[in-house]
Amino acid sequence: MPPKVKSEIEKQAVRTAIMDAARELFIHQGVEAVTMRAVAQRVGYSATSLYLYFSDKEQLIRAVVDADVIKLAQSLKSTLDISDPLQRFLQFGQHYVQFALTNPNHYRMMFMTPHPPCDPAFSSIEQDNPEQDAYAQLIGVVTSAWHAGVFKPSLTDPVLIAQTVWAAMHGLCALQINLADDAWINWRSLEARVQAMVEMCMHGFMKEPQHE
Amino acid sequence: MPPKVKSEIEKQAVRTAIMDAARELFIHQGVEAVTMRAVAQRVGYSATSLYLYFSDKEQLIRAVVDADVIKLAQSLKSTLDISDPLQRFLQFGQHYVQFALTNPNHYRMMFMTPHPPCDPAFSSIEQDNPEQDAYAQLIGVVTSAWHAGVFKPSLTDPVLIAQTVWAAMHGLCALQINLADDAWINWRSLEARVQAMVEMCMHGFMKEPQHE
DNA sequence: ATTTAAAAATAACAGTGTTAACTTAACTAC
DNA sequence: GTAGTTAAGTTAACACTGTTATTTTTAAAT
Repeated sequence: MPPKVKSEIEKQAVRTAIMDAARELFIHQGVEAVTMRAVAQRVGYSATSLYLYFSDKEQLIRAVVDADVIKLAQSLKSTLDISDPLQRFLQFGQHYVQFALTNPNHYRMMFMTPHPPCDPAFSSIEQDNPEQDAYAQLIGVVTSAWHAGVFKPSLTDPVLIAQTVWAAMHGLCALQINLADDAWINWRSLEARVQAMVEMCMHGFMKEPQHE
Repeated sequence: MPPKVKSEIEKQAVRTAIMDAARELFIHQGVEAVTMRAVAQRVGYSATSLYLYFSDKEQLIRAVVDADVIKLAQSLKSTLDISDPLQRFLQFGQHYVQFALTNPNHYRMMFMTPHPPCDPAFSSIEQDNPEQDAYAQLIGVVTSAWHAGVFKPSLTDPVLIAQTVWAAMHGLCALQINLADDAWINWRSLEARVQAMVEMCMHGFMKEPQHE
């Protein structure tokens, strides 16, 4: 029974209702459980109606993930207030890992799933906006630490430092998310692995071990 | 037209023919392109006949991946002959990265895709057999380097070292495979990132920088 | 020659993303 | 107030997927 003429804000409400339904399935049962029919049922529409709000499934999922990526950026933003550049860097990393491991499905979708390459021009995330772009935040945090003389003098490119540390932390999160239950591997505790990784990064890139 | 009574070795031949067809699609078009019908057509059978040789698609893909994991282990095996423990360790890592980046689809399937957790009891790979089990090789390489006194004395658990270095290298490979074309990120060159990661691992975990 | 059983093919099912066609109801214009 | 327009939604349908049940073909065994 279609009542008509929805205001732009009502349409937005439906859009977010669809996204919320998708997110629910997404978070609790993984992306495979997100079928257009299941989302539609959850939101009380017919499956084909979703196509009035999202051009296809890919865009629906991307919209959900983008929205949560922005949430990640806003969560990380709190660490940007820390005045000491080294502490800011460390806290930033810790928040990142925490996000990844408490939101494994989002993390998987962001960084572990093949997408059509993301075109910043069409993303809902504003690139380089430190409120939204977590990568820009990372570059900023590392660059300011670099300017503060935290890293070994042989390291001259803060972007390269950032990408390397990110890769290391990503590897930790990715293996944990994907292979934590694999009986093949006798994993050391997650805490031990996080600590070891942090220490490797610090001893590897920083001037001197600055933590007791 | 079914000729009858296939010898066990003939059946094995069909099995590997199916796997080869699957691998072809798999490598060149990613796992999404591997449909039972497509594999069947490539091998000249009907789609349902594949089920005479593999109980389902998951097992077919797993068989393909397992076979290539063994190939990885055999490729890595060549590095195990290097007598100097440090050089052995470095070469092992380099071979690993090279495998990952030249076989991105296999690598993605092994380490970046959600599987039902792999039960060693039912795998075609022999666990702890250094001819087949790349993880066992890694543990061995790191442990022998550890016994040779390569690492900082504060590091007392070679398994933890191995898992951490693996995670770091995995992160490098995984980001490269998944996000190399992402316009969001201004990637430094792959070579630079590999070198930076190796240096971070070495300075982070080893007694002294042993490379010029 | 007839039976038997392996090896394969065909038909079919339930489920997927998605498009086309149709319905319903509210707003606009006379 | 009735007719027309069109947004908002639904139902039907298509092409595809993995998979199972049924049926065919064919080589060997009796």
